[in-house]
Amino acid sequence: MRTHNCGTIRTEQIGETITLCGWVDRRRDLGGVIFLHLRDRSGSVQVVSDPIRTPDSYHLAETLRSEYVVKITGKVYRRPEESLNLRIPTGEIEVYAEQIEVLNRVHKQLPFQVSQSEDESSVREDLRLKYRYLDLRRERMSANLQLRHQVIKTIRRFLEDKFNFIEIETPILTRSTPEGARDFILPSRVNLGEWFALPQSPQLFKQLLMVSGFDRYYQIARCFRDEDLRADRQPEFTQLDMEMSFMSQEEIMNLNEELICQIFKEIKSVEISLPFPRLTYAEAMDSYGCDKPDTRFDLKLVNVSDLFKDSQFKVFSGAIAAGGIVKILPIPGGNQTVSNVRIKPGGNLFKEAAEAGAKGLAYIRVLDDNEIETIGAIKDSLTPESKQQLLTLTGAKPGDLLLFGAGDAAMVNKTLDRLRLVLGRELGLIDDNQVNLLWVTDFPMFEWNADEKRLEALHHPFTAPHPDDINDLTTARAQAYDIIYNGTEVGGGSVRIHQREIQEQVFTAIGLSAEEANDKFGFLLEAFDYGTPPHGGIAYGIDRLIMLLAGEDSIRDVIAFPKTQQARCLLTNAPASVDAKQLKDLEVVSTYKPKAD
RNA sequence: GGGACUGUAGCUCAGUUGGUUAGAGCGCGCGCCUGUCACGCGCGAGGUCGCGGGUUCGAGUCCCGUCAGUCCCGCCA
Repeated sequence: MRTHNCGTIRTEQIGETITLCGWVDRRRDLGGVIFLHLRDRSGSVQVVSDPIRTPDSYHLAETLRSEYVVKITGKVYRRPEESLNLRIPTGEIEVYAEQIEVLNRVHKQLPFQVSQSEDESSVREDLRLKYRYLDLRRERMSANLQLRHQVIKTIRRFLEDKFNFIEIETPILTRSTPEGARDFILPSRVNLGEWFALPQSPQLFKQLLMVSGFDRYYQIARCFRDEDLRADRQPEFTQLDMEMSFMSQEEIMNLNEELICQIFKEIKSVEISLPFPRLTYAEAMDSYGCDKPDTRFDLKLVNVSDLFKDSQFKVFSGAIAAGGIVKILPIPGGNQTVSNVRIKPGGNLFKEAAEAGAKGLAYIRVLDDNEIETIGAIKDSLTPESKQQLLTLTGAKPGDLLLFGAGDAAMVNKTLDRLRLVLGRELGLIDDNQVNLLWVTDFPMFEWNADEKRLEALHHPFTAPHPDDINDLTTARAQAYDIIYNGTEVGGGSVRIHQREIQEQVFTAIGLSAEEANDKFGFLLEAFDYGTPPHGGIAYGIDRLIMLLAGEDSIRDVIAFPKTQQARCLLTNAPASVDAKQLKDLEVVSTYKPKAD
């Protein structure tokens, strides 16, 4: 039907007669000459019609409206010198419309303008989602989905051509996994009373593929978790899932660094130097208070517990006595940039701290001549020596502000991490153009779940412990690694357990009885008996990665048909009720009672 | 499960301490206009103010409830 795509026409096509198909992006009828912008997913191009040069098309051109689907045949001309538009890629040429064929019309008023003006005001997202097929015609969304395709294409080429990976599909209908997120479950008609679950990840299948000898596997895998939604969380999402046999943690990380480099090179034309910086989990928590630090800016936390363990100031010494810590977030120049109002109750920084669980937000302002300004109780508790030590430890200079966190370590870290990010953003310390990638390694195997009074796998229970820590699993480090891009976790993986005894010990550690372990993971344990190679892998949140590459704030903007925060599809109105017969066939009865009016 | 914000014309928004007939820009329709590119100019149509209830002489505005959307907390191995 067509010979070219609209957005690709350049001066090279001048003189050619071409046929284009697409949508009328805009029509400008000047009375005697009509300009159209014809759009397809490649972009748009200007089409001209007037009664003298293109008499056959002129009258039809007058009837065209926005979003009509048309086929246009005509010759490509260079635009007159005074009409060049160098702001668009096709701005040096235009097409004289010798023939126009209307392939389809718009019969109703559009719910919103598809064509975007430069100072585009944003259309409500619920409307965009209801008419997603129109929203996706728009340049921004179209570009995002095309970027998504480019990223996935780059991944496929790299893994397949350079490292001999093969893609294998794993089941969508599988069994419910006990740990982790809530599963989506589906009744089985053939096996009445029994239920499938949608996979939260292909984890177990990819490990079994290693047992099968597919030593380099990957999959662009859809995953499902029935949890509440966020800007960066959807109930179904896409993972780049990889697993490799006969590779050490170091080798896996190296390969993945190359992969990420390739993506940034192809997509952003950015060369990233190798290797990526690495932080251990302990270092990350110590210096940044979180396991996915944004290291684009240099603010670091300082642990001052030793200095205050015998302090007269009971808030600090008491916290330490109770097994907690005292840490400081130093803000260079903070005396100028951060007012007391914001730190004190009612201020936004205080609120931020309180939301993280802090009882208060102590601070010290460093003045000239090593004088300090703070509340009396802290000032009185500091000897000249301890004051000097404090300044030395934190590297504080006159004009700097020191913000304190005191209490149990988790809360202190959470508090100061939040303050660090808020202030980093507000004080303009973050260069948005910077690409900052790093690994966080050596995560602990387990963390204590106080509610259930048991250890929980921090990563997942198939993660191998560090060989040096094998004698006490409860405090062991894991051979796990996360990849952090500008403060967001975009991928995480581990070397896996490939020996039955160790897997059984880990199940025991997280409180699974031998019976439960056998019931739920017996097939994996048994597979380990039949010659399982050492293996490991990683999974990337593809939606998140692409969101960041696209500069978007929500993964909905890089997913063609996302759900709303209430987990609904506004386009299809899913989820919806089903026929009584469908339920009867499944022997399923809903006990749900809608709230009475 | 909890907190915050939003909902007025097809779209994006304004709407004062509650007070006459609810406005603007864009879009849409009609007319004029031969080099525009967010074309311009003129005329016009278009509103259950999310929905329900309450207070009031009077509610877009105040109160209660409810629905929808967004952000966050919990949750997300």
